[in-house]
Amino acid sequence: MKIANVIVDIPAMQTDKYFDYRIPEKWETAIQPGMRVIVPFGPRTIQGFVAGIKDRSEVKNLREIIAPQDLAPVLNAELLALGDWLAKETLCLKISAYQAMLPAAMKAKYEKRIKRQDGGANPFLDEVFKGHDEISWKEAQQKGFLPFLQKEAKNGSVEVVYEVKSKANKKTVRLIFCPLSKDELEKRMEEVPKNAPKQKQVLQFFLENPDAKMASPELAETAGVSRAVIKTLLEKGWLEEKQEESYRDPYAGRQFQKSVPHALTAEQKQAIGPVLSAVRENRNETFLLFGVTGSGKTEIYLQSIQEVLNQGKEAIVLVPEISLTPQMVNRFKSRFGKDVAVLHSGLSVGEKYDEWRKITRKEAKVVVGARSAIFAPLENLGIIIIDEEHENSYKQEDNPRYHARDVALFRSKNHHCPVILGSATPSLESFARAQKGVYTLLKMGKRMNNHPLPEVSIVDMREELRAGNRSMFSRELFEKLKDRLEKKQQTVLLLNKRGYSSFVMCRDCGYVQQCPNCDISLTYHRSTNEMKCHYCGYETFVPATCPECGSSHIRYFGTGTQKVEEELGRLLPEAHVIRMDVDTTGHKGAHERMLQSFANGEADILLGTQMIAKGLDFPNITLVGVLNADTMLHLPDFRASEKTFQLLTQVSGRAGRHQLEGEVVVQTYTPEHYSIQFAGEQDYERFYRQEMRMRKVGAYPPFYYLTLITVSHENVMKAMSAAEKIAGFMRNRVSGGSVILGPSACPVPRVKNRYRYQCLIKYKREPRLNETLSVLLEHFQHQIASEGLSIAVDVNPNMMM
DNA sequence: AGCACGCCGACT
DNA sequence: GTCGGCGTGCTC
Repeated sequence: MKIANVIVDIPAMQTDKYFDYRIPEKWETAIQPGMRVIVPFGPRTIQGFVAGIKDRSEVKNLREIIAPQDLAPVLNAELLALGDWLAKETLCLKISAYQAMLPAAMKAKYEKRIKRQDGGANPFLDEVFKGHDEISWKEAQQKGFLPFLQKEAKNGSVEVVYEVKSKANKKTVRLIFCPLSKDELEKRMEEVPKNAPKQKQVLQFFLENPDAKMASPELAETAGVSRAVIKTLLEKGWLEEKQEESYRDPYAGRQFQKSVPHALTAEQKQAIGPVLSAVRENRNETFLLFGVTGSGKTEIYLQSIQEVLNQGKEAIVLVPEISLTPQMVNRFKSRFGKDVAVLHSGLSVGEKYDEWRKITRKEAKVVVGARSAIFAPLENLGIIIIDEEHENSYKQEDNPRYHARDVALFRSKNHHCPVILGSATPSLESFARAQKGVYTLLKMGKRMNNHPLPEVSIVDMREELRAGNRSMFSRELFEKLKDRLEKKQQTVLLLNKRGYSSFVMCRDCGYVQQCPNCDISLTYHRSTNEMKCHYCGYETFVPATCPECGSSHIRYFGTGTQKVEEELGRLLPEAHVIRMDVDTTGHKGAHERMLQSFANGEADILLGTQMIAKGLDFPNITLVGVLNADTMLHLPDFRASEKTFQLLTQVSGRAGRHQLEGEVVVQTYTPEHYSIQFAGEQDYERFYRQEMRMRKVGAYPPFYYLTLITVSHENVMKAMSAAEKIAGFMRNRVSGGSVILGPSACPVPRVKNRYRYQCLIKYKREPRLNETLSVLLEHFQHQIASEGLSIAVDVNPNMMM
C-alpha cells in the first residue's frame, strides 16, 4: 500500500506538517510527489501537495486521497526541495512556500454547498431549493435558511458538500484539419458534386497546405468560403475537428525584428570571458557585473544566454518589475524569439498561467521576469541573471519573505550553473562579497562608444531660498530647461517621492489630517480630490474647514507631481509634459503608452517619481533634473544613504546615452551629504568605502546580519508586553556577540488599528537562529491563534518600516 | 482556516 | 429544562 505525505492548503502553524493519506490503488502509479491532490480534511474537502510517498504510516485510520488534480507534478523534485528550504530559511509555512512558486491560477478556490437528500419527500425543502437539488452555502446564509437547514442536516435530509475548484482554466480552441492523405484528397476532389464549387475550393486549399490547422472562421476566410461549407465537409468526415489548448499570448500580433549579437567592446569581451567559461564548464560561480549605466550589460546577458542555449540549456533573467518594459522585453524577444517566456505582474492570472505552462512544456528556454520568475520550472538551467541586483523589489515583503538573489544562489548550486548579478550601483552586501572574493568581480567602467558620463551639478536649494527664489526649480535647472526646449531636446524630471507626499495641513493651528486606523498622515489625491491612507486604504473627503480650530485656511502641502506639473505649466506654458505616477499609470498599459509617446517625441518633459529612474533609454534625453534629492535621506532606515546614492546615479544615467551629451541637475537641501556628493561625482567606489565605514560603526549589514521581529495586536499593552517577552526570550538564547535592540514602537506604530512593536536582532554568527525563532513562534502559538497576536519574522529585512 | 465539542448565562 | 455564547483542540 502506498501512503502520501500531504501538505494541506491551510495556512496555519498547526497544520504545517505532513498528513498521511492512503493512495487508492487505481491512482498508485498516477500520483507522484509534487502533484496537487484533493483530500478529505475533517468534514471538508481541500487541496494539498504530495510532498513524498512512502510504504507505511504510524497513523491509524488513514483516509484516502480523493483524486489527483494534475496529470504531472507541478513541482519537480528540485522545486519541492527548494520549497522546504524556503520554509526553513524564511520561517514561513510549507504551503506558502509551495504556492509562492506556482502561478496564482493554481491556487484552489473552495465552494460549500447544501445538497438535498430527501428525494422530494419534505415539502418544506421545496421552498429552499426551488426545483434545484443544490443551493450554495452563501445563498442559504443570505436568505436565512441556515438554521433550518442545519436541523435538516442532522436527520440526513440535506447534506453539506465541499468542492475544490481550480481557477486554472486552460483556454481551448477548436481547430480544423484534414485527416486525408494527398491521394485520398485528390480522389475526393472528383467526388465533389458539380454544384459545390466552394467545397472543392476548400479541398484545393488542403491539397496545397496539407498540414494546415486553424479555427473554423479563420479557415473560412483563408479559403474564401462561408462557414456552412466547412460544416458540410465536417459532416462528410473529410475534415476533422480537434480541441487544442491555446495560449493567451500577451505579445500576440507584435513583430519582433530579429536582432543579432553586437560586436563587443574590449571591456565587454574581458567581462564576458569568465562567464562563458563558467557556462561551458558548468561551474557554479557568482559574478558581480559592475558596469556603469550605458556600459552595455544587457549585451553581456544576451551573449551569455546564447552560449547557454548553444549548450542545450536554459536561462532565467530577473529584471525589476518597474523596468520590465516592452523595450526591455523586446531586446530578449528579438534575440531569442519564441524561446522567451515573460512573467510579470502586468499579465492577467490566466496569462501568467499560460506562460508557466509554456515553460513546463519546454517551449520556452529563456524566462524573463520579475522576482517570482526565479521559481520558473526549468529543469536544465545554464545561467541565472539578476539585472539591477541592488533593487529593493527582489525582496518579497510578505510571506514568504525571500530574496530572489538567495533563491538564485540556491538554485545555481543545484544546477551547477553560474549567476550574474548586474548593477551600476551594487548593493553593499554584494560588493563586499566581491571584495572578499566570494563573488567574481567583473568591471565595466566605460560607456559604450566611449561617451562620457553626464556632467552633474548639485544645487543648494537653501541658497536659492536666500536669493529669493521660492519656486521648486532652481535658477540653474530652469535655465537649462528653457535651453532644452529651444533645442527641441528632451528632459526627465524626477520627483523623489519616497518618504514625502502631499498632505493637508491647517495653516492656523498646524493640524494635519491623520488616518483613524493607522498612525500616519493621509495623502492627498488630486485626481479624486480625496484623502487616502497608504497603509490601510482608508478614504475620506478633504475637509473644507479645519476640524480642530474651524479655520478655513486649510490646504494641501507637499510637492506632488501634479503640483510640479502645474508650476511647469505656468513657467513654461509651451512645454509638453507627460506626468507619470501612480495616479496616471493606473490602467493596464498606460505606463507603456506614456513612455512610447515620450519616445516618439510627443513631449518635451517626462515628469515622474521613482518609476522613471530605470531603464529609459531614449537618445534625445540630454537633461535630467532631480527636484528633491534628499527626501529619503532622512528616513529611519540604515539603507537611506545607499538608496539615495543609487537613485541619483541611476537617474543620472538616463541622460546622454547616445550621440548627444547629457547633463544632470540635482537639487538638494543637504549638498554636503556624502551620498549626494559621490553620486554627483558618479564615484561608486568612494561611496562604498564611506558607507562601509558608517555600517561598521552602526553594526549594520554587511558587517552584521539582521532579523526583524514585528509584533502586533489591537491592544497596545498586549502588543508591548508580548514584544518584551519576545525580546527577553531571544536575549536568553542568542550568543554573546549578538545584539538585540528593542522592543520599540515601529516607525509606523499603528496600522489597521493594530499596534506594532519591533525587535531587531543583529548578529555575525548565529547558526541556530532559525531553530530558535521556530521555537519562539511555537512558544507564542497559543496567543497567536486565540488572542489575535501576530508575530512576523523577517530574516534579512530590506526596509525597516 | 473551519468545524465540533463542551461548558456557562437568558429564555420558552 | 433548552438555546446559544465563544474558548479549546483537532484535522491523516
